[in-house]
Amino acid sequence: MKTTGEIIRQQRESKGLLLRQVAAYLDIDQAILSKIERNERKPTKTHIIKLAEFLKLDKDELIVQFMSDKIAYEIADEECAKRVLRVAEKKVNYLKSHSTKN
Amino acid sequence: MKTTGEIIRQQRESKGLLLRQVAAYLDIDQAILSKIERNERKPTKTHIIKLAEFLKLDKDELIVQFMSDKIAYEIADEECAKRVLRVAEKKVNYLKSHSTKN
DNA sequence: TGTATTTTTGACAAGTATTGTCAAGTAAAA
DNA sequence: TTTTACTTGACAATACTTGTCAAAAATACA
Repeated sequence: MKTTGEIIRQQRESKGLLLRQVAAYLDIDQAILSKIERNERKPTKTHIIKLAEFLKLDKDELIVQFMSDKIAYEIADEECAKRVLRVAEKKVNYLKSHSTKN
Repeated sequence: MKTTGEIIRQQRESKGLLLRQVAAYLDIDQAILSKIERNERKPTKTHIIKLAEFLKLDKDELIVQFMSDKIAYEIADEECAKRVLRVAEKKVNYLKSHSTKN
């Protein structure tokens, strides 16, 4: 399983781009991007969206990677992690079907 | 579907306890507990554990409620919420099977 | 009623975590 | 070896969280 950081780094390198160049587009110091690529820091959603744009990665796919990372990290040490996910899914369904938008 | 706040409030009232009394046990201002019961503030994990103790609620069940609330809230407005949960589950499995503990 | 008790509300303070910069270090390429 | 790219860690700025407090609103009850 590839990590979010690995996906980003591979794509950046395959395009022959430097940290500096991508970081400039994100408007952050390259140190942060370096850490994101090595999974030492978590990107923000804004980072993810801009990275998808700039590196021509599928935006939804990258968001799924990023959010599932966050969630997995949150619950990984819970005994009842799987049950948490099941119940969360029910709640998401409920919220979606009762939301005012759409 | 009952919310975490509703579960807590119903149990507190069924025991004839006041906000003040439960809040004292949690060592917080009753204002916070009032807000937790109305889902206006999120409890911390410590709150949840102490609430389960004091109100004689099943601890794991309450933790599942609490964590699934957090996750559902995080991803509810995502188009790809379900996919996030699927991928998160894979990652949790991976993390669990590769963790150094156990 | 009206008085006491409980709960709710919102402004604010304190504490914590996140997000970022910077500068010096290391590694690799030319 | 000098330049260029990347990494590291200390620390600053910012934004969230968690909490207090006091006053207002709701409820209970004499």
